[in-house]
Amino acid sequence: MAANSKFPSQLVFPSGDKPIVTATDVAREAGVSISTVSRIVNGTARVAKDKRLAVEAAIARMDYRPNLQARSLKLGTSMIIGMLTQDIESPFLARVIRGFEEALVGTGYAPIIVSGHWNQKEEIERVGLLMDRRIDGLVVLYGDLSDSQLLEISRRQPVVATGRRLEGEHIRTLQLDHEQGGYIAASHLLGLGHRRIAHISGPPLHTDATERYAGFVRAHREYGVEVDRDIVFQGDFLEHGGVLAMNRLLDCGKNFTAVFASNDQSAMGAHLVMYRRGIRVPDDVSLMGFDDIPAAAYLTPPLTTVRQPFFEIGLYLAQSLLAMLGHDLGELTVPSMELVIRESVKRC
Amino acid sequence: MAANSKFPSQLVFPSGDKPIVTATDVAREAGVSISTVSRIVNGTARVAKDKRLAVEAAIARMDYRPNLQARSLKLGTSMIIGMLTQDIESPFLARVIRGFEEALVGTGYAPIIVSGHWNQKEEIERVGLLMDRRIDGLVVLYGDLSDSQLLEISRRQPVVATGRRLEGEHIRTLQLDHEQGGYIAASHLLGLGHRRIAHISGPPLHTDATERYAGFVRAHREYGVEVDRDIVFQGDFLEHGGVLAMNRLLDCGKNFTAVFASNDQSAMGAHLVMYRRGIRVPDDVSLMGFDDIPAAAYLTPPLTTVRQPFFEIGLYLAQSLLAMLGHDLGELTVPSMELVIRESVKRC
DNA sequence: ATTTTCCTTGAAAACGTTGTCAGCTTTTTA
DNA sequence: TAAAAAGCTGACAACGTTTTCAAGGAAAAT
Repeated sequence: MAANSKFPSQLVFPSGDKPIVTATDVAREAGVSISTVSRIVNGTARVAKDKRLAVEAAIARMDYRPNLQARSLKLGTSMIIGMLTQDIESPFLARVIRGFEEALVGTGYAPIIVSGHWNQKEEIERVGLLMDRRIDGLVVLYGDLSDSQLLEISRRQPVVATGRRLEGEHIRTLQLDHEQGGYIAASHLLGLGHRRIAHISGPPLHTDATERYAGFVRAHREYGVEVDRDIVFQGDFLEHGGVLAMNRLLDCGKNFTAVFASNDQSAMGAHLVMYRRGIRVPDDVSLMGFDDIPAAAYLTPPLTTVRQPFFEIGLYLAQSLLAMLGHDLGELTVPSMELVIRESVKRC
Repeated sequence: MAANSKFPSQLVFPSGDKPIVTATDVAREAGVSISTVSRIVNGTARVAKDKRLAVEAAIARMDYRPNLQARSLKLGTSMIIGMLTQDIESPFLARVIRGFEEALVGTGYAPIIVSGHWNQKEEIERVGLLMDRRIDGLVVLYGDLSDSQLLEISRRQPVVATGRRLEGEHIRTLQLDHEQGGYIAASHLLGLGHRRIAHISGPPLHTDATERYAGFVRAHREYGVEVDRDIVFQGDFLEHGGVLAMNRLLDCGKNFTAVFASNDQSAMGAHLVMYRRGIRVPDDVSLMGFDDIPAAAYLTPPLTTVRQPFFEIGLYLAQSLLAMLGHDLGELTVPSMELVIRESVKRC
C-alpha cells in the first residue's frame, strides 16, 4: 500500500502557463451546452450548422483537445495497446516494434511499450502497470511469463503472444516455424557440399533455439550425414556467447568446414574470433547466421542467414489484436522465413 | 472531427471474463466506505486497525487495482512521461531509451514512447497524441521540431530536449559537445601521423554532424595541417550513405591514409566498400567512427570510435525531467564523450 | 459528571467526458 | 389547420477516483 509514499511530500507540478481548456470552456465560448460540443467533436449526432460553425471556431481559437483520460473513464476503453518487449536494444525486437507501430497508425490506438528484460518478476510488474492503465489489449513479445500467467492476464483483455503456442478465448499466439528455419539453413550448407558443420546453439530453454537445432538435425538426416555433437557448442544468443563458443570450438581440435550460428548476434561473435585467429570467412570456414538483423548485411563479408520477417511479425501481431478488438481486417497471412544468400558461405 | 469514424460502427470489446473490481466493490466487501478504501490504498490518513485489515484482505482476495485513469482525472497528473524518439530501430536511440527507462524505475512514472521518424508532421501529430493523454512531462530525442514549436509545447508541461540549446521556463536541453567529439577523433588520427584524412559527413542540416566536422577542422588547424575539402563526402548517418560516400571517395583519385566517418553506421558502410575493393583496414587505410554503437565492437577489425554515453544521456534526461517535476535528485553531471581505441586505426 | 479535544469515519462534490432522456422547435402529413 | 413526426438541444447522471467537511464516538481534561 502507500503507493505514493515514494514521492516527496509536497510535490510541485509546474503545469505550464497555458491554461487547459475543457469542453465546458468551449461550450461557454460558443454559447452552447457541453453536450453539443461533445456531439460535434465526435460526430455522434446532427447539430445545426450555425452552432457547429461556432463550436468549431471556438475549438480552433482556444486550441481545445479532449482529455483522453476522461473519455477513457467514461467509455471504458483507453485506446491504448500495451506491448511487453524484452529489450528495446535488441535489433530484432526493435524491428518487430516498428512493424507493430506501423500497423497501428491511423487506427486511433496508441502503443505503450514496456520492457521485461527476460526477467519474469519484472515482466509481471510491468504488465501490472499496463493493466492499471486499462489497456485495451496486450502484445507479449517472447519472455518468461508462464502459459498460465498469460492465460490469467488474458481474462482482463485480449492478448497476443509470440514464441509459444496457446489456446484461449481471448488469446492468440504466433509461433514461426523455427524447425523449418533451422532446416533451411542446414540444407543450404549441406547442399553446397559441407559435411562437417559446427553449430553454436542458443539458450537451451529457449524453444526457438532448440527448434532451430531440431531442423538442423532433420536436414542432416535427410542428407544421410551424421551430426557430430562434439562440434555443437552452446551460446546465449548474444555476441559474447558467440565469442566463447567459437573459441571452444576452435580449441577442441575437431575439424569442420562451416558454422551455423543459431542467430546473427552469435554469428558476429564467432566472426570476430575467426578474424582474430586469421581464419578467413568464407575461404577457410563458411559462416551462417539466423535472423537477418540490420548489421548482418554490413559484416565483412556480408552474412548469409535465414531471414525472420520481423517487421511483418509486428504487423501481424497488431492486426490479430485489432481483430480481437472487433476490427475486421480480412485474412491474415502468417509470415514465413526465407534464406538470404550473401557472401559468408561458399561451396565446400 | 469525427475522430471515431474510422472504427466499425458496432464495436465489440471482448473485455474478458474477469470482472473489473473497483474501490466500491472493495468497500462493500469490507463493510466500509470507499473513502476508507482510498485512504488505505494511498496511506493518506489513519484508519482503525480492524478496518485496515479487512480492507487489505478484501483487496488481496478480489485482486483490486486502482484505475489509474480515474486517479489521473481527479489528480490532474497522469504519472506518464512521454518520449518522442525518431526511430525505435536506431541502435543509439534505443540505448538512450534504455537509460531513460532505467531511471524511471521505482519513481511511479511510466514512459510512453512514440516515434517521429525524422518527419516534422509526424512528430507534431505524435506529440499531440501524447499531450491528449495529459502526460506530465515530455522528452524529445532529436528530431525536426522547431525551437518555437518546442517552446509552445513546453507551455503545457515540462520538456527536456536533446540536440539543441534552448532557454525557457519549463524547458531544459542537453547538448553534448560534438565539436569536441570531432576534435577528439581527428586529434587521435593526426596524433598517429595521419595527414591526409578523408571525412564522411552527416546530413548538412544536422547540427551534431556539422559540429563534429567543425571539431575535425579545429584539430587540423592545431596540427597545422590543411583540410582537403576534396576528400570530404556527404553521407546520411546511415550505412548506405557510407557506402555511397566511400565509393565516391575511392573513385575521386585523391590519396588518403585514414577516413573519419561522422557516425558508426556510415563507417560500417565505408568498411564494407573497402572490403569489397580489397582495401585492408587498418593496414591500407585507417577507419574511425563516431557513437560506439553495439555492433562497432564486433566489426572486423573492431572499430575505433568516439563513444557517446547514450545510456547516461537517457539517465540524465529522465533525471532532469524529474527535477522539473519537483523531485529533488541532487546535482546532475552531464555526460561527456570519450575516445574508444580498438583496432581499425594504426600509426601512419 | 461535564466539557473539551482528538480520532475515525462516511456523504458528497469534483475531475472532463459521453449518452440518455425529455422538451422544445420545426417540418411533414392528414 | 391540427396532429404527428422529425430534428435539435440542454440537464443530468454516470465512469472510478480523491478530498473536504461535518458528524459521531472515545479519550482526555476540567
